[in-house]
Amino acid sequence: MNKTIRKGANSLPINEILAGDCIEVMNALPEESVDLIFADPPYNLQLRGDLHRPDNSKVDAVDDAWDQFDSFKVYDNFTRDWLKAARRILKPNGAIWVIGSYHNVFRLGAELQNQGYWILNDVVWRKSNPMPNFRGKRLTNAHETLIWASKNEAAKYTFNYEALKALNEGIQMRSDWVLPICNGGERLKDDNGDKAHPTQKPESLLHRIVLGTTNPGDVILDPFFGTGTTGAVAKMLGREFIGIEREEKYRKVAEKRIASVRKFDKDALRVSTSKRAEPRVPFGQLVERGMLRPGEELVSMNGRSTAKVRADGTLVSNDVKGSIHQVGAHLEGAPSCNGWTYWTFKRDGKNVPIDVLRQQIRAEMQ
Amino acid sequence: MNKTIRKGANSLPINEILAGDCIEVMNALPEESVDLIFADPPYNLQLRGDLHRPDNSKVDAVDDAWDQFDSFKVYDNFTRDWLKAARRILKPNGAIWVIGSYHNVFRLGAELQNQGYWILNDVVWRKSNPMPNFRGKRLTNAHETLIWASKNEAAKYTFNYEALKALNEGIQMRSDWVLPICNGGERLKDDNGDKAHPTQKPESLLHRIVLGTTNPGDVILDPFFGTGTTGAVAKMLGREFIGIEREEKYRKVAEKRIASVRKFDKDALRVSTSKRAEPRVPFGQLVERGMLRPGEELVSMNGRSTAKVRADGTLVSNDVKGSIHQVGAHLEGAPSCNGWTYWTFKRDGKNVPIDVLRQQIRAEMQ
DNA sequence: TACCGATGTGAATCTACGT
DNA sequence: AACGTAGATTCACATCGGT
Repeated sequence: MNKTIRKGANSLPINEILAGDCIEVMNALPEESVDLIFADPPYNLQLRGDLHRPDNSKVDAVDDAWDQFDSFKVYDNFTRDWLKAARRILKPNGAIWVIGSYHNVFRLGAELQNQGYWILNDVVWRKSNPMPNFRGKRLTNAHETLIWASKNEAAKYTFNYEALKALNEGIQMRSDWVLPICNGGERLKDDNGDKAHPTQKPESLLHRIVLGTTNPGDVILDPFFGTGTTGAVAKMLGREFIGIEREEKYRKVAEKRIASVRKFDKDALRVSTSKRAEPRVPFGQLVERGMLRPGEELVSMNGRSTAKVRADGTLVSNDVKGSIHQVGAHLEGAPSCNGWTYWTFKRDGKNVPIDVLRQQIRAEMQ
Repeated sequence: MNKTIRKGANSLPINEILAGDCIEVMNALPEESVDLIFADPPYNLQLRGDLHRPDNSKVDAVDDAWDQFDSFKVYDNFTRDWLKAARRILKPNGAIWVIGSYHNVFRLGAELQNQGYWILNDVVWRKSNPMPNFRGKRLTNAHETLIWASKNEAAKYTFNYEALKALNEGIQMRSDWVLPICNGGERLKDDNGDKAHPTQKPESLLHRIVLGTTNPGDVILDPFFGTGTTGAVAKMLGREFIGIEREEKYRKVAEKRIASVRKFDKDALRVSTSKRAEPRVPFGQLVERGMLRPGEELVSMNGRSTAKVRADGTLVSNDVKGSIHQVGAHLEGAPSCNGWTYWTFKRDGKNVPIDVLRQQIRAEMQ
């Protein structure tokens, strides 16, 4: 680390972690010299007070100084400057990936477009295990957004269509990626056993990006290197990397981490492809989709009970309200009940099990 | 259709489709008068035709230079103007939903923030049956992005947490929604059998938005009404709507469509509510009513602590005095504590949560 | 060993109301 | 407007200790 850059030279500081402010460091690199940039900039979260879980434990929030900006204007200036510096060092056919949340991603996307970058896709990282919303005041923030853009509209960017299709079991890769957050053994810890970096990204995410949008030997630069996920995956997949990181503690962790990675050591990749046997289909979806109407009557399989569907996907039967399972269990005096096989609805004079509708939705989802 | 708006009057043109440019029409509506705005703005503007450059110079339809930067400027001006008009007519505690793709959603989100709207969530509509990418040059564009924002940071927006949770079978609703695109019988056709509108949204999408972020009777305005999905769902779910649409052919289709919609009965529209909506019961009432006696001992749910009830409805435990919440929090060393679920009392040899007594009082209040 | 329950934790713009 | 108090609120995993 703390490498000196030979200015003006055409040689790049390959597979090194450069210390310093990313804008200054990028400006010292030769122009049109890198193939891909992956950037995970500060999100500018504006957290007010502490947040506790219902069990009173405190959420360890991102309150680091590097995420604090005084205003959107300050954040926009910062975004403009680093994207401009990135653009200069990008090869004509190079591309960029940025990641963000609703706090900052709209500023990022707009500025990319303003500078002439050409958006190829926005990609949604759907987290399979996000943190819930503890106060019940909003939707669970269960995704982050990535933007993939070429240097300009005419650029011949790299896209390994077949590789991604293969990774997706023969089906064309979509713009929404379901991947778990980085935890467990992959999550780097400091000497105290605390997380080494508050926002470490999973290697599975970078694996997809590197495999799909670079070729072996390409140079991938990450201006917000952190603990070096980009470098680790680049090395594994036989690409070169350049990391830039301001904070020494992160550089140290990254240095050590990458040193332990072996090239092409794909076994080291912890790509989790958590496959559920059957996707869960909430009963409410049948109502939303108009397959069942609010107010419509359901009849139990044994014909002894009826219940009315409500707009939020719950049932009412006399004074009992609840899910298809809860109401079924109550009516039967049973501890539990599979509502999917218990309830039927009327179509063309016949009683049809509601499970038929679930199968229909599952077929659509493949 | 083609309704005249009574300017200055406090009465809204409810459940009508207003003809004209949405900015002009919104500016003619009374301020702070609608509860929710749902907007699906166009992004394929015919920029070369009848528009002006940002500096107001005219654009030659044929061969005038019209670069990307100019076109973004025009789009941003358009976005700024309609979002400003929308903001004026929104009630202080109102909210807005906008939907877009990567072509325009970053401009939308950034301008929302610039105007002081407060983003609550960005939501990904994950299409279960998207159009494949035929050329294999990019990822399948399989989602669109929605932004949900309140009028400002302090606003008390409507969020029916329990209803959405019920719709999702008891698990809190996430920010990624898997719903099919609008096709089949739901897709409106014109007289030639072609689709009546290029971007008709599925009713399931609006169902979730209307159910989750409005109350029955609320006024929902859609400035880009198209074929009236917003109006149809609003009517079904017992809300009022105001549509604005420039093109007569869409207004006609929407008019006919909404006329054929049947409102769901009131009972079906009742949704699950949270405890927060229940009337507050002071603990002291339990003592006043003799449900608990002064001097009686309460035991904590975990069995580790006890406290004595005092005549004024406070508790004493050793040297600690205060409300059921304060004493519970102190004994647990927690930042806060819900005394109602923390404390139990003895009846017939069993420990009964004091919340049972509160339920009893609430039932009597009905 | 295998299973079970208790415990811990993750990029979070996370309350409402009365005084 | 600031402040204090009542009291409502969590999902998917990973780890670990005990049976």
